[in-house]
Parts: sequence; structure tokens; C-alpha cells
Amino acid sequence: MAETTRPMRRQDIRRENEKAILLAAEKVFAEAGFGGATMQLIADLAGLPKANLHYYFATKEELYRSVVQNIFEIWLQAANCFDAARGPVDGISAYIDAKMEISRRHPDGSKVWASEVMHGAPVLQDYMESTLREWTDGRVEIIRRWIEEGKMDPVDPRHLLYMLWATTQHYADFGHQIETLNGGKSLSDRQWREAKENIKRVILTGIGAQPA
Amino acid sequence: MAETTRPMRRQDIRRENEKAILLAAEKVFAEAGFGGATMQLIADLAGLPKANLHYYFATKEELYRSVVQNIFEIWLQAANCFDAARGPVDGISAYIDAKMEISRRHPDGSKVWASEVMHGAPVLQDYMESTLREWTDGRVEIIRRWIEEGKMDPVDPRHLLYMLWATTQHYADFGHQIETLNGGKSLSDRQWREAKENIKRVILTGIGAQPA
DNA sequence: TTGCATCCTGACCGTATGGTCAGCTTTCAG
DNA sequence: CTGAAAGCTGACCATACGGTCAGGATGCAA
Repeated sequence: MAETTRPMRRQDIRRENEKAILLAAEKVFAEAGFGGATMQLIADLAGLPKANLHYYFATKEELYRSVVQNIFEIWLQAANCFDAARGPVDGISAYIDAKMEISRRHPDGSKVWASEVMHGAPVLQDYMESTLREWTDGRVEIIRRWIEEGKMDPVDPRHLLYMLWATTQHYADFGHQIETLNGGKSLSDRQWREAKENIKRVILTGIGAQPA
Repeated sequence: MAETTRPMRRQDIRRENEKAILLAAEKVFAEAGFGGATMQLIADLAGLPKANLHYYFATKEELYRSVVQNIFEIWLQAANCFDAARGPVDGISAYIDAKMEISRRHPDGSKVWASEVMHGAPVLQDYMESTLREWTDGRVEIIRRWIEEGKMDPVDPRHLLYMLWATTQHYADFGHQIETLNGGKSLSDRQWREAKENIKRVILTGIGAQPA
């Protein structure tokens, strides 16, 4: 840790504290849900007094909103891989890799997102009706084109997307279950690789994807 | 409603009230999470005074535990279809149908289960380490045998199971997202049928399942 | 009819939580 | 150097929540 007693710039202070709070909040919200999370717990984890949280984020809702929006952006970002692809093999492989990497590196974020959606997306409804819908429609169109071009079987694009989302996020959201069934140990590098390869293989074979 | 002023038997009273409470609790826990749910809300939804809840279920935890255990049993029950099957086509088809039916008929239960696992299974850890593990090991063995008998490609059985769980439960847990992307409407009979068929087709094709 | 076990509930309690605020310290532009 | 703005925080408050309980109502066996 480069944390000497060196004086900090105002800007740095703000940035670092917000970052610490958001990180702590993500973890606590993921572990306890919105209702179960307490500002005190988040404060303790961030190493700050509770009142300091309210200095940066006026209310619990505002903090939660920030956490969820952060995740949503990471989530959408994984989509880029999808676009540049020449065909289903490239595109879907890259997307699965990206989403699995998110599940592995940001399991807390994934859980918060899942929780948000499960509770009816009280915070993100707007985003779902605009950004997410546009994103989805775009990918549906790409898949439809692939089908027309004979690059894959005529599978319903929406259900295919749901399958991709479900399968990849499962490794984050149900990570605890997977660990338990893995003898209480988290998946090794090798097991993660196997997971990715199995998913890719089953889905790509399942949709009859033709190398572009 | 067959609720006339007819006097009730003691037995009936107990059974009906417990049922009403469990139903209301399932819904509230699903919508708000354990932390966000309040006994008052559950009581209101069940049409009973809050104190009456505590007559039947001493604590919030005890009520929650009952709800979660109920779901776990329904969940395991869907496994039977899997066993009697002669091969992967029959077995996995039946399992997908059963789990999709659960997602459609018990979305709240599915959400509570998901929530429980996401939060580290504080209540169900024992079950996961015993019942769930045994169940899983059994199915893994069946799948392994199918592979040996050449009835399907050599896919990792565990990752295949995760894929089945993820894909089917997604329609309950992320039902709100799916509805939003469906123009705000819940899926029609036809759309549910299409969902099932797409899933079955992709997975069965993906694992190279041979009709037994 | 009687007595008892079960069922029911309004009123109450202690605690934990989200949020506030007055007043302190620190940074930094001028 | 100085003053104002930004950052910080212990102490405090109102509320909401889980849970309790005394005592009334109701079903039922004998």
C-alpha cells in the first residue's frame, strides 16, 4: 500500500473515498441485499465513519443507485466483443469469455445486478426500457442476419441471448452453490477454463454455428 | 372464495393460516429479500394481524426457513423425471420441462431460492452439503453412463447441470427483465412453449444426444 | 354445560437503523 | 498569511422493526 502520511490532494481524497465506499457497498449489498445492508457495515468495511458516507452519498438509495449503475456499465461493455465479430463462432465465443470473466472478477456486482432485477428493477427500470432494450434489439438483429446468411441454425435470437446471460451469470450468482458442490473450494483456473469451453462447445454446437 | 362464515375445525384453521402465511411470505421475501421483508407486510398480505404470525412462526428466521425448505423440496422433486429416463433425450427434455414449469408456476419460490444461495445459503448450507450434493452426484453418474454408452458427447456433467439450472431458472429469477424486453407483457403460452423448445433443442443438439 | 386447550390480537417495548448537524480540521487560491 | 471552501465526525434523533404479553374469543372433548 502506498498509503504513507503524505498529504492528499482534494481531488484524490474525493476519488479514493468514493471508490472505497463503492467497493465496500458493492460487497455488502451483494451479501445482504439492499434491505439487509446497513450503512454502518459499509462504513466499517470502507474504514470510514458512517457520517462520512453520508457526506459523499446523501442516502442509502443514492449509494445503491451508484453501485448498480457502475455494474450496468461493465455489463454492457462486454457487448462490444459481440459486435465486431464476423460470425457466431467468433462473436458468441468472445461474448461468453467476456461475461465469464465478469462473473469471475466481479461476482459481487453480478449479484447486486441479479438482486436488482429480481426485485423488479426499482432503480434500473428506465435503463432496462431504453439502453438494455436497444442493446438487445441490436444483437437480435445481428443474430438474425447470421441465421439468414446460413451461419447458424434458425434459433430464436432472444432465447439464445437469455441462455447466454443465464449460463454465464450463473457462475457468479450461484457461485456459492457451485463452490459447495466443488467440495467447498472455489473453482481453479483449470475449472474456469473447462467451464468456458463446455459452455461454448454446447451452445455453438447447439445452434449449428458455422465458422465464418 | 369458499370463505363463508361457517365455523372451522381447529385443524383446518391451522392448516389454512399457515398456508396463507407461507404464501404471503414467499411473495414478500421474493420481492424484498430477507432483509427488506417485514413481518407487517407479510401479515397484511396474508390478511392477519402481525401478532398472529408470531403465533404460528416464532421468528422471522423460522418463517423464512419454512419458505425456503418448501421450495427446496419442489425443486428436488423435479428431479424424478430425470431418473426414470432411458437416455439423455428423454431425461433432459423432461427435466427442462419440469424446471420451466416450476419457473412459470413458482417464480417467487425460485427467487427466494436464488436469493438464499446468492447470500451464501445461511439457512440451507446443510441441505446443500448433504441432499443437494447427493442428488447432484447421482445425476452426474447417470450422465457419465450416458456418455460411456455413446448416447451423448463427452460433456462435463457438472457444467451441463449448471447450464440446465441456470437456463431454466433464469425465466423465473430474471422474469422481470424478460417481461420488460417483451414489451412489458409476461410471456404468452406460445412464448413459453418456444422458450422450452429452444432450450431443449440447443442443449440436446449441443451435447450430441442420441435418441435411446 | 363445563373446563380446558387452542387461537387470536391490541398495545407495548427495546433496539437498530437511516439520517442530521454543529463544529472541528485540512487544503488551497489569492 | 489568511479566509473561505471542502472534508470530516461524534453525538444525537425519529422512526420502524422484530418480538412479547396479558387477556379475550372460540372450538371441542367429556
